Amino acid sequence: MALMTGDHPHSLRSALRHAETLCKTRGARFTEMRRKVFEVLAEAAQPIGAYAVLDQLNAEGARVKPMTVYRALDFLAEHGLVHKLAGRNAFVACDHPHDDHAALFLICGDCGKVAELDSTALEGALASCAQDTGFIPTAKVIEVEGMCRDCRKAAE
Amino acid sequence: MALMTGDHPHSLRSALRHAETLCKTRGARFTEMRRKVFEVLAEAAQPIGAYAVLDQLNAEGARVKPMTVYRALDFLAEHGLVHKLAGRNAFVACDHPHDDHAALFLICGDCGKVAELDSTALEGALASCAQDTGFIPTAKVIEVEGMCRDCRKAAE
DNA sequence: ATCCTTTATGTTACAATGTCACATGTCAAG
DNA sequence: CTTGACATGTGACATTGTAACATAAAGGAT
Repeated sequence: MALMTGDHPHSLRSALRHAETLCKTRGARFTEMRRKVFEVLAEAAQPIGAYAVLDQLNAEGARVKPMTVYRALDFLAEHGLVHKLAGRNAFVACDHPHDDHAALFLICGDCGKVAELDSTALEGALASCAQDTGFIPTAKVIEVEGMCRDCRKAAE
Repeated sequence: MALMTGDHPHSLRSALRHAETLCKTRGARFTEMRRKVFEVLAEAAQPIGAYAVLDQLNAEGARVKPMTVYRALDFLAEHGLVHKLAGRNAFVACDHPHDDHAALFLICGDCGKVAELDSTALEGALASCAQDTGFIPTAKVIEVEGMCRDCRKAAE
């Protein structure tokens, strides 16, 4: 588990470092805009939508437009620095490399918090399904909706 | 594998029968509108979006509005008669019951076709991940993007 | 340094997707 | 036949995402 959401300044700095070095080794440019967008996501307590990122940026006087944010998000997603949660039209920052293994997101419908897991068992099951059908997976992001432990306890 | 997409009239009829009886046993109403929406999906060769369903319905002179379609889709999804593919804002019909096991969709980014699998191994891995974290899954729809066998061969 | 190519961002206008709130209709139990 | 619950109609609107073209900034070659 290497979830960014809700983490503290220290891990923000380390996430930024990680992002920078990763981009450098790939010859990709970790520009100011991309850094800002990544920061907003990394500081968020939950997955947030593109327009929420936009609002955060513009809260400080900027006049950023949607396209700009989407471009930054696309870039970050391509490099595995953020994940897109299709089920919520939202994004989460992630500071550990998913070189080639699947990420599993447990999304709480109550509180909106998201836990990110890596499961080799899941990865294996998925790979075998794919192999059976000659399918070559690219983006392996698994999203499961449900209720987290805290909300379940609170609901009792 | 019990994918509806691309299937023929026979399976459309059987799917409709299945939907009817399922609704009856649950005391839910399989209304005209819901049946039409379900038919459009069941006849489609691929997952299609809500507005595509809308256009199909209106092509025959109707004046259906988005809300109506979304309501029907919500109903059908609640009862497991269709699945929502969040990654594509699209829906697919499904004629077999997922009483309580996860559905895996392999979505080809090239041709747009979707294969639906059931994997007990995947289900098990998922359940164990969830249990570890005290998470109770509700909607267990797993979507994986990639390239299908046919497109892979064609690309060689 | 200067030009030049590539890449990134700004900007406008729009397309596509999804929802609210309230009116109306329909079905079935009592 | 009335009533209450459920389903649909309707218009306006909110949210999310993109196309197309202009400008700017970074990095290499000469």
